[in-house]
Amino acid sequence: MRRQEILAAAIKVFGKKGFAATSVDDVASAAKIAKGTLYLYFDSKEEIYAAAVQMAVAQLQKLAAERIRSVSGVRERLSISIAVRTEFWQDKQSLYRLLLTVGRETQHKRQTHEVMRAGHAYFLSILKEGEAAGELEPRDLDAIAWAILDMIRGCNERRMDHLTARTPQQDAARITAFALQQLGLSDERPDTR
Amino acid sequence: MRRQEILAAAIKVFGKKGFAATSVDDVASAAKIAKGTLYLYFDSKEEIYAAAVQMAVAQLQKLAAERIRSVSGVRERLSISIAVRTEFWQDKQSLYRLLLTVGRETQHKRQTHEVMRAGHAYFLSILKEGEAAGELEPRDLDAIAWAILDMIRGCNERRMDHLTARTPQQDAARITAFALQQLGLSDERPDTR
Amino acid sequence: MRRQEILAAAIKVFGKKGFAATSVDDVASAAKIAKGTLYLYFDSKEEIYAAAVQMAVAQLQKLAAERIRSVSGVRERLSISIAVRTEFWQDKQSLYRLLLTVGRETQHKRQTHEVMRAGHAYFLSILKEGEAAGELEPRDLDAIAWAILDMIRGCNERRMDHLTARTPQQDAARITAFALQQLGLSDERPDTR
Amino acid sequence: MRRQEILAAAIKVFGKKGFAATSVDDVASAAKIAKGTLYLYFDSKEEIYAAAVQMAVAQLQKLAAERIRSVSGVRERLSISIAVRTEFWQDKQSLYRLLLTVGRETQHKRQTHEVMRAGHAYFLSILKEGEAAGELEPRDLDAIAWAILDMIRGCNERRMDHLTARTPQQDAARITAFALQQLGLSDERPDTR
DNA sequence: TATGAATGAGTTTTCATTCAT
DNA sequence: AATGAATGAAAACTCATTCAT
Repeated sequence: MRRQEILAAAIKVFGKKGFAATSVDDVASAAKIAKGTLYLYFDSKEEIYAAAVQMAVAQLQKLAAERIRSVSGVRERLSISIAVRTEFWQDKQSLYRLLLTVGRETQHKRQTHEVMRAGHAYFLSILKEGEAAGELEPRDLDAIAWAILDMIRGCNERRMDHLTARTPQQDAARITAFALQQLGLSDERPDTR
Repeated sequence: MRRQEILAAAIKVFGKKGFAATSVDDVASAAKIAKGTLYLYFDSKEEIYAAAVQMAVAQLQKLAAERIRSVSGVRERLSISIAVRTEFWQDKQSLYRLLLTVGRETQHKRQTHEVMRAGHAYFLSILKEGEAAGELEPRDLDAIAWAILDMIRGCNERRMDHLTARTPQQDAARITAFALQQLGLSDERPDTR
Repeated sequence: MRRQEILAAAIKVFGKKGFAATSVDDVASAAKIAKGTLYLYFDSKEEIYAAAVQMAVAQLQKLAAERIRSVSGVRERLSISIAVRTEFWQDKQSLYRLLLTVGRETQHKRQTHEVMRAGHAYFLSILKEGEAAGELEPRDLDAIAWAILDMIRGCNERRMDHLTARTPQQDAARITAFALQQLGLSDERPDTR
Repeated sequence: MRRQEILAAAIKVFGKKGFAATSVDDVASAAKIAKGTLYLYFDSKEEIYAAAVQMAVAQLQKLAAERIRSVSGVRERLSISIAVRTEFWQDKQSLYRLLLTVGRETQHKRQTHEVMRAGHAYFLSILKEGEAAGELEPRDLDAIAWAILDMIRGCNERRMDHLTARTPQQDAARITAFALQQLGLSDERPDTR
């Protein structure tokens, strides 16, 4: 559909420059359509942005869901889920940047909340399943889920900004080890430098 | 001094709406001066923003330095430093919001890097001192320092956005426990719910 | 074309008030378009001005070239060329005023130089052809060409400012007589009052 | 007097950048006084400009009057008067530039008229004296006086803008020869290249 | 008399949105 | 559906003028 193509272009340009610094013209020319045409599909710049974010989130969730389907057990599922969230972006920097920019401007707060809540719910569900299955002792799973998300975000941002030399794989391993240790599941030294 | 008053107002409005969504007029009327007066003290909107961020960072660092002066030992110093960074903001939300918005727009990347690097260097120095003093086994201190920062940021953001019911004290305790466990220093169950 | 209409309006207002005293709003409303529309055709006020000057010069040169085509001989060609430059403006006062203002503001010096140099080169070429054809004795043709231009400019300015009662035809005749006398070509008394 | 010092500074800066491009701040700092102090001596920027122009004109006229006092006869007086008007400026470029800028902006038209009319009246009086004394045949003295002024102005402008390699003395000689020839007083070849 | 901080109207420029074609 | 020219409100910034000290 046409909407999809526009959104793909929007993700690219919003991701590169952020919401405020991206003009509707930028989006239109990235999508190779006339500026006026945009307004046939969307009511405002805001709406384009919102839809682009939603699309980006959906893409991530779809991939995460696919990759997790084949594995079971808290350990494995955590490991895969974290890896997805660090590796996924390697060739999708603009998509990730888009998500990063979300919510830094008051107007988009609600969107961020959705994104973050979704991520948190996802990890929490994994941990709770583990708890239910007796794999985990009851702990502060809520806080651990947030900690995982926070670390993933930090590592990804640093990589985007070239502030780190670590690979996504190294980051994922580090975060996974960290999480397992918190859950009392680590059987090895967590130093996965 | 006049510059200081202007910056205090700037922190308030930039923190509330972010850089792009805040107009120079907004800053001026928050400072209760005419728009032109701003330009007697600063050359551009960009410069106001930069100075505001710098001032915010300086305030935080000053407080952190004061509170840490009296304590020694990795454990104590970590605990205090994390607490400062979570509690400090309670009555300074706009200041914190300002720091959060930093760097989300491409143009201010360099500033964020400074802010983050400063925080990281700070925690790393605490950890390294501990290592040197023989209190810690050699570990991936760099990654742990980042993890601490990431968690602090996450908790603070959630509190700002009313997405959590936890108090700063609870968050600080949780993060400290996490960190100590990573460092192999926890002698108790880390569940500081 | 739209650009042309805008330039026509620009010539009118710039000619009336000069570059600095004319606002972009003035140009826009003279052209009966919105201010923003101007920026679809030009990048800046400076550019509008530059284009307006160029257009004015081009118009003059085109007319001069047309009128001179049919005549030959230094005497005739001088006479026609001077006449063109004095009569041309009768119904194009704003165009002329524009040319007059050019270069009075430091920033536009280069443009004036072009305009003046073109005029000088033009008259010099006529004189040199005459010299080559043996119609003229070798003299300080360069200085004479400048003198012609200076006198034309002076007469035109005085007429613009209503400081003279003379007609363009009278001025042209006077200047031509002056020039011919300088060139040693006058066979009559130069008093063409 | 204080006014005089301010005007001297004003001549300098207005001459360098023109009326519009010169700020009141520029004038104040050139005069080494505070901006507010200017308004104790002048009511507006316009008034400063007007006074500066008037002062420049007065200086020129005073010098011209001094130098002409000792000579008599049309020939000599013309020669001296033209020389004064070309040589005078060598060390007073900003003063001259100021006079050049005058009247290019509608608001200052009246001033230009004064300046030009004064110059014209001056030369006309020389010519008329010559006519009265029987040194000259009746001719179009009015037009000749204007032509002299026009040529002087042209030569001076070109020198200011470095468009000519001629010295003021060469220009003065050329213009004088030109004038004498027009008046039927030239006994030599006018080629004073 | 002298100052210079403060003002705010005015300037150029941008850009999301509309609408005739 | 599609275009892109046109709009005009709003933005950042300037500067002649004022006024409390």
